[in-house]
Amino acid sequence: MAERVVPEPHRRRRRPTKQGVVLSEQLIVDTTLRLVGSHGAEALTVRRLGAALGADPSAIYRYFHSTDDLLLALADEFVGRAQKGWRPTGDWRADLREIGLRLHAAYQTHPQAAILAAHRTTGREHEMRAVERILGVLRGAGFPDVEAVRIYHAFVDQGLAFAALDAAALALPPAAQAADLEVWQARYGRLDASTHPNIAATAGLLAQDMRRSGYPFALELLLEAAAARLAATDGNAATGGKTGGGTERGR
Amino acid sequence: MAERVVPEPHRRRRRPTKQGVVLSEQLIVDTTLRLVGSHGAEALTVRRLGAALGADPSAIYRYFHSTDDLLLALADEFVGRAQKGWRPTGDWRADLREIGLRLHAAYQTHPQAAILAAHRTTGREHEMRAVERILGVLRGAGFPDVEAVRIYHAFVDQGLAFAALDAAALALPPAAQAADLEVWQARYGRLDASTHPNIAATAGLLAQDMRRSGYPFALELLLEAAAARLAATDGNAATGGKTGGGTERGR
DNA sequence: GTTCACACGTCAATGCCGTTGTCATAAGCT
DNA sequence: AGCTTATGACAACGGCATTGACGTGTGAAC
Repeated sequence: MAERVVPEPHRRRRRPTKQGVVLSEQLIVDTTLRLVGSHGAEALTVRRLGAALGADPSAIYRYFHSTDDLLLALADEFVGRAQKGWRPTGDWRADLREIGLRLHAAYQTHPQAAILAAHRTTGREHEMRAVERILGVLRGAGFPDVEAVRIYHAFVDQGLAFAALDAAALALPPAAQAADLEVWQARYGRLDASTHPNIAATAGLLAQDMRRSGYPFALELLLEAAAARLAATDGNAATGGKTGGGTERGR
Repeated sequence: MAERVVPEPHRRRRRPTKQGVVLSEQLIVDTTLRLVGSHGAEALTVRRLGAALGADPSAIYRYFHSTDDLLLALADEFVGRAQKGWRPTGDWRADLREIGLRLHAAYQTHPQAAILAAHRTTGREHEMRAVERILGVLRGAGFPDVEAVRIYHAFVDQGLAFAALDAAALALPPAAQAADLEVWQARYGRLDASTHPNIAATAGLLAQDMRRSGYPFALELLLEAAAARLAATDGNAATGGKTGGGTERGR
């Protein structure tokens, strides 16, 4: 099998399908996102995608080597979209919070793709840009390089890890999703106080809190700890110290 | 279909399979872990599991309602293993750190299974015990209930999210695993300082730091922030305040 | 010791899935 | 106008989870 997939820039013959649709990489990507958005994560199959496109399922393999390849193409968008329109404000804590929430949110828009993509290092353009910016915010805030790198690592991995976690919850079949929530309401809510006093005392709070993502609060804790560390450092070196980063500051 | 699955404690007739194996919930769980451990996550299918057990694939449905149900059992097995031998010391911060690291470590022992299981709420025995204990540590430390629940949520989700993230990295084929690390060494290490000044300035540190899991440090930040919040609360109410939880304390 | 209900392993079938080899046809070049 | 070949369609393969029906041997009852 020579090579099934012809790279998009080299395509010349745009032959319509029986149903009159002219395929393209972009059309397939867009249709996939629409399909997943409107019919849920479980609708993402080659066969259904073919139907949604108005083409034979196998035609998709003229554009992507596999479904995983297609998934990566989708995922590549997310990091870029998360950054679109973002500008640093000069307030490092607000900036990091914004980046973290945007990144998380971008992945949540397409949970099925997010699960498979959130834990890969791409080394591609959008990712490099994000790394540069986050490091810039941290170094610009006055964190020493060693500390900036450690916090960068914790910050990014925590964001991606929660993105995958919450995406997985969203991607569950509705039945399992409901069952997961029901566990907190029904099972934990009825535990005996004599065997599980702490759960019994907080069951109501638990059931309520577990319905939301834990990420915003976890992010807040990370930022608080970072701020405390920064204050401890600056306390010795006064303010206005090293500001090696932040090249985009106030741009 | 009356009810296919008989709960483990009510089982009486232990009828061997054609190949002479006597099935049980525990045997299926153990075999699944062994199967996934030696043949990868993609080997986790009912058919292959049946073969590994020496039984017809459909026999598994006498013990678990679905593969998803089996997955929950796996998750609970990890949580149980993480807690084995754990005792609270009375130092809430050390206790939480220990629980977090144990939980993370337990999932890393079977990365392929952890990827699939880390995102689920099981509502099973070991999980309930862990929830009870963690809440006990937090409430025993003096956190008000609302705050205890929020921190519990952030703490657990952070641990599970990182468990899945790091498991995914470990589960990659060694070649891809090396390639992922190489990205930091080669690609990020050679970026131009004029376009990516912050990466260029910290490339060496980055390459070194990204080789380790970000979890221990992220956990430390979470604990630091929690401690700061506790101090702020206790500052008003002095010490020896409410100690509703911690039933296991000093046991 | 014999009987007997039924728990549980087995079989067969259903309807999905991703993927691929082959063919036919129309697009776009010469 | 003719040719090449890119690209869509078709059919088939093997694998998947799950289920209903079946029959066998277990373990309890007496």
